[in-house]
Amino acid sequence: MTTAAPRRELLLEAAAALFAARGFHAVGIDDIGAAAGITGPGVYRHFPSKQALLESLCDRTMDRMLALATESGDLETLVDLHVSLVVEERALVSVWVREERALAEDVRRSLRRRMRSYEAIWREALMPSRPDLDSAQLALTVGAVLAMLNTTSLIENPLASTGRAVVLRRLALAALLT
Amino acid sequence: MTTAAPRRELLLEAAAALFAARGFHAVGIDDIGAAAGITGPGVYRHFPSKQALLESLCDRTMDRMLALATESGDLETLVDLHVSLVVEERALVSVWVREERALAEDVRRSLRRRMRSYEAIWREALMPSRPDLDSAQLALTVGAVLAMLNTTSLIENPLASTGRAVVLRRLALAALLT
DNA sequence: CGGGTCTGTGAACGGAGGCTAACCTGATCG
DNA sequence: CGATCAGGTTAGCCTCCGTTCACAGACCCG
Repeated sequence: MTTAAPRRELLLEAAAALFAARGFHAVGIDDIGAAAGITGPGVYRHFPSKQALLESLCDRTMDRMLALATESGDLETLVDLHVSLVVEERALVSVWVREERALAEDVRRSLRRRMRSYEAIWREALMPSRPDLDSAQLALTVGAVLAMLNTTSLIENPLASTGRAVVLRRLALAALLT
Repeated sequence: MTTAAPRRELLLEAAAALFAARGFHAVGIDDIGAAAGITGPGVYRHFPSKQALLESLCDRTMDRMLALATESGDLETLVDLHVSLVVEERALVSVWVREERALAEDVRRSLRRRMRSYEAIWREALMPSRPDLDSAQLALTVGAVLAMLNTTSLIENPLASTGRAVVLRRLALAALLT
């Protein structure tokens, strides 16, 4: 297990867990290094800065989301894939949701742009089912439902993964289609 | 206009706006003071620390939420009141949602406790309509819907307040009752 | 063996920013 | 009219933390 996990990967995992648990600003470089088995300054052999670590994590999350979206087309699949991402990668998603503002302006813009294109895919998938909504209403609906799913990554709940997924799927579809 | 707004109040408003726009850590004491018409250190005549400012804001938001909840009992009223809070006090809500982690541990615990009691009111109001859900599912449902409404405070959208409120109300009720 | 690179270490630097110190001023009041 | 106090100001301290530096072993390759 964890065979030959390259240090860079260990660092990303450690950072994700720590940022998710305590928040970007509350985590020191030394903490991240220690959690990956090295000292603080050693981190700079793999990443140019603490921010770069965060960027890497957010980028990754966004990559995965976009990959899901292009992977399949109809609304239900979209919901299912997003739900499973949110349920299975809670740390990653919660970091991205909460620490976006700690990013540099240009990185943020790029992330937002990609997020908008992701939402556009959702809107297009939803449009045929909701001819009653104008474009602004459609946008708010999609935005709110995605926000709900994403934010759920930081809710404590006794339900196991599959239980969570079932509830979230139902909530999302109800909100989108009713 | 803004007649005799006491400095303390000005500071709270300024802090809310700044924290909402840039985030707690990215805002300096000098910024807050300047936005309220004084210099940085002057802030300490009114608040013991920068954190205290944040605590005050979060406390206030929570007070208002609990006031709403006790004000009326059935689910639809609960939704309406929460939606109107979220739509009208976007800055306050978004600060509370995003900067909770910057608070000291004890304050956070107290806030969470009050939040749980707020959610309990929602669960009780929802329960009769949803005999199909067990208590964990009920909790997740309420948590997710509230998260959706709260997080919406930071979504940009062309819709005006009333338009937003209408959409959000519909989304929330659909998710809760379907 | 002798150089070169990769990855890690301990020590130290430097800038930012929250907060304190010392001083000032105008109102209020006995 | 002094005295007190509330509420400002400027200057500066002090701590924290991200980052850099100089060096050391491990491994590789001729």
